[in-house]
Amino acid sequence: MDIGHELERSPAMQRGNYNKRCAIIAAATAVFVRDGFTGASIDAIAEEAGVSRQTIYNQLGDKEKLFAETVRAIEERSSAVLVSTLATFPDHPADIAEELVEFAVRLTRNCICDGDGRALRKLIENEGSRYPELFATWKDYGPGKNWPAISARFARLARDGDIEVDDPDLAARQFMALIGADLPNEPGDRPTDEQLQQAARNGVKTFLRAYGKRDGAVAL
Amino acid sequence: MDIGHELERSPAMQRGNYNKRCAIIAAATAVFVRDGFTGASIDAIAEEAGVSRQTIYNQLGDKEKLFAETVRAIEERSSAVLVSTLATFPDHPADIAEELVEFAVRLTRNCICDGDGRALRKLIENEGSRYPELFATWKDYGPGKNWPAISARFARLARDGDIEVDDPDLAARQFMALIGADLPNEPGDRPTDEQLQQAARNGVKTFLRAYGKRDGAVAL
DNA sequence: TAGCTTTTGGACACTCTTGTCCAATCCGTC
DNA sequence: GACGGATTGGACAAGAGTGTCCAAAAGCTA
Repeated sequence: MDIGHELERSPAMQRGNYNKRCAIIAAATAVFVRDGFTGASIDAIAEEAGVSRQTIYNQLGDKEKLFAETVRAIEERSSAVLVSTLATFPDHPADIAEELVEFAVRLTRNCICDGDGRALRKLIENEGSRYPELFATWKDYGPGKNWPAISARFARLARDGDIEVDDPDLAARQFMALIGADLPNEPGDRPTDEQLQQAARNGVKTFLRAYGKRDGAVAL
Repeated sequence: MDIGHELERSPAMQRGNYNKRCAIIAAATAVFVRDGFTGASIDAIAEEAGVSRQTIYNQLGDKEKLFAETVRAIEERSSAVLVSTLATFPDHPADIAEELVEFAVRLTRNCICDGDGRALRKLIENEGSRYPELFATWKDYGPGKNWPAISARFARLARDGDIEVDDPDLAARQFMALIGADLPNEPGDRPTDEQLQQAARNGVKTFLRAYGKRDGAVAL
């Protein structure tokens, strides 16, 4: 994740600062996710980052500022990955079942079961009520910006006659629910690729049984 | 919730103890859900319960014991409500669509969107990794005991020809996912009855489009 | 009323955490 | 090598939380 070059001139990240800052925020992510905001101690984060405690205060200031910065970093990455994954939606599918399955696998692997996705959900779930502004930001830049996008994709598929959908918004929510329904969510370890494949296959199969063209059987 | 009479002889709950104990656990539930285990202070719980801090230590002992007792109480109630709700599954439906919708409304209202359900999910999500034994207990007595039950119901519907299902277990998971997909989950306030109805209707409609008998249209 | 148990509130020791200060040290640049 | 900013580790005060102890008060039972 070497995106330092575009931001080189930002005052806060000159020279070696940036590396330490990244290490701090990565460590903070891990510790905040593990222990929650209240339970996370600056000392634990400093140790995890291999950095002095004072350096954290120098670079990030408050514990609250550190938390906000951490969440902002995760949201930024998550949002970018989500946008680029949505761009791979099969707009003109030759084999709609197979291509929707592959899209679902990308979605679950890159956006839902990945480290950032899991961390973000956990942080919002745990601390969202204490810091509603973080929740608001993610709703705006994350799903808020992208729900319409995915709904529009389904609307286009419906217009082109690939599926039969009256309410694309509802169909999008149900698509997400279905491809997540069969996902093993043991806390800790990520699903294997086979599990992702199987879950996506099961979800898309049911989705197409409900919304696929009535004349075509779903071959999965 | 006056179930004190059956347990009158239990040593820990004689006379007035039981009322205070209930007040303590109710307050602990609220504070643990609001602030998390680490963030919740015994003083806050004592104040919320209208009880001296010492009384909490007298009756429950440790903070960890208080937490375990709290979770146990929620799990007990949730499990009971879940079992009694599952018993209302439409085994021999005259109008399968309408009866599945009403069942879904009962399930979401009594087990998923109610206070105990939300509290339990939040506590498990927040503290489950720190106290895996609580997670294990709930998996055994809660969903673990009841997933097979609901799967069996769908299997029976399939056997009787009301729906077309190959994998009842998968169908049960997808049913749950679909009736939850359209549920507004703003943190804080519960969905209205109209929202529950609408969400259940949308979920069941799609479920039956996928799994309903091929000859009959879904009238919802 | 007398006796027993529970509750209460306050004081206490102890630990942990936050955030600050500061001198010593490191590191890249000139 | 000298300079200057960043980093380090340690000490520090202030605050909060836990769990204990205890004497006074309250509540129930007989």
